[in-house]
Amino acid sequence: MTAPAVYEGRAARYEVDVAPPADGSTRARTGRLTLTHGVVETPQFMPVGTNATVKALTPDDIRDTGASIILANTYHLYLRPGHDRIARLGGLHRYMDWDGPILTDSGGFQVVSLGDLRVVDEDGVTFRSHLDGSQHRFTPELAVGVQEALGSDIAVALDQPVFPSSPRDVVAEATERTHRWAARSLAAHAREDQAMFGIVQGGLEPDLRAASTRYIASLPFDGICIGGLAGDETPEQRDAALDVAIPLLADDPRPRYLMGLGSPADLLEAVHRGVDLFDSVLPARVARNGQLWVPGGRLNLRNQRFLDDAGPVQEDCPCLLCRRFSRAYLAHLFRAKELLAYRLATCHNLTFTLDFMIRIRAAIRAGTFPATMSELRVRAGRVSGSEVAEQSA
RNA sequence: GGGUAGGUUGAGCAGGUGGUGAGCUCCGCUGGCUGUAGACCAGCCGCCUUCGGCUGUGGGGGUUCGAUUCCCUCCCUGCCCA
Repeated sequence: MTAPAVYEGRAARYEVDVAPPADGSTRARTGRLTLTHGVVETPQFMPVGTNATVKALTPDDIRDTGASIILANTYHLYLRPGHDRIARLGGLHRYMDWDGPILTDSGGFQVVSLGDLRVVDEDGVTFRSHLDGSQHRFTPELAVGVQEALGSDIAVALDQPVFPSSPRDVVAEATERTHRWAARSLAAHAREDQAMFGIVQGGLEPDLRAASTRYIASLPFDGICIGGLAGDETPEQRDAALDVAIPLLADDPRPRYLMGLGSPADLLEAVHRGVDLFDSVLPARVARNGQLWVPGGRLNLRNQRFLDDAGPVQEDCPCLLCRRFSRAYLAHLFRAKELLAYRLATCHNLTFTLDFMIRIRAAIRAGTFPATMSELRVRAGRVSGSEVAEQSA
């Protein structure tokens, strides 16, 4: 049984309002994270807006999906348009006209995603820009400075993630470096109205994951990110890693954020294991590529059969797409590569995802959570495969 | 009517001047995507019994061991002239 927990930081307050049950049936909990620009109910999903935009959406669209906090990317905004420019223009919130909380990822993910375009050493990372090939050096201190200039609600320490499938020695080295960078990030961070999260690594190695959790939790971060997952691991391996890390945080009052997870089915399992925050490009990217999430599965609007389907994508969905347009129309827009398709589909998948989080929170608050998981699993559908939820429309 | 350029797998093309035409881009079909180098990527896209085989260069005929290629004829299309 976890004692009622409240964390009070300079720019973040986290209050657990429903703690996990004493019987150990789940580590799921609900909470309220108060940041400079607003309050975030947890468990919560953060849509990703890498380039200071959730692709295809206006800020009003984002709000309408139910999002309360979004993520932006330090590395991308440093490269373009430049963090100094954003600072001159009044900071990231004003720049993109989003007045809610923003978390900035540190650029650590680009260490993995940019592949051959980077070299890591003890002091930092040297990137070759994916935009023009120019060289840029990212250190923990620079990543902090850029995020302070952007003025996000939550800054994140620069880390060195590796693929979960990496050899143990690679994981160990990256994890230890991530720890040194975490301490440097904290030392560099000065902005009083900005919270700062640190990142746990450790891959799939239980002892490394545990050691990393203990170390990062020992530092005065405002939240604990669990990194290095949502990669090429199996769901079982991911669950195992969470089962190592999160029990070590049982008495820690700070929010836990699993970086990069985004399918409803995955979110559900991770909440069950005690995660409070998530982000992922998945719902938005998959939407742009024609896949719509509905209760029980997914619809691929590129499929021929939708061209004559007069019904809505999802019967009871309040999103911009489902309120006004048919599957047939959206299928046409995708075929014609019309820009409206991307907006409508993104509105829907984010609405579906955020509504799913509402249902999870409601179940936890109602005290029915572990029991209702099977029902929620059905709604989430499977992550992959070609199963499709058929709805009479 | 005369001249001229053409007719290649749904569309548009490449190639091929007597020695095995299934190559490209669209379109179409399907799958994938998890801290965004992603409105992207991958596979398929003539037929079959598919690690292989068959058919196919407008139709018909001819020459030849062998024809998309050379010859005859017909059909169709664009352009120019009348």
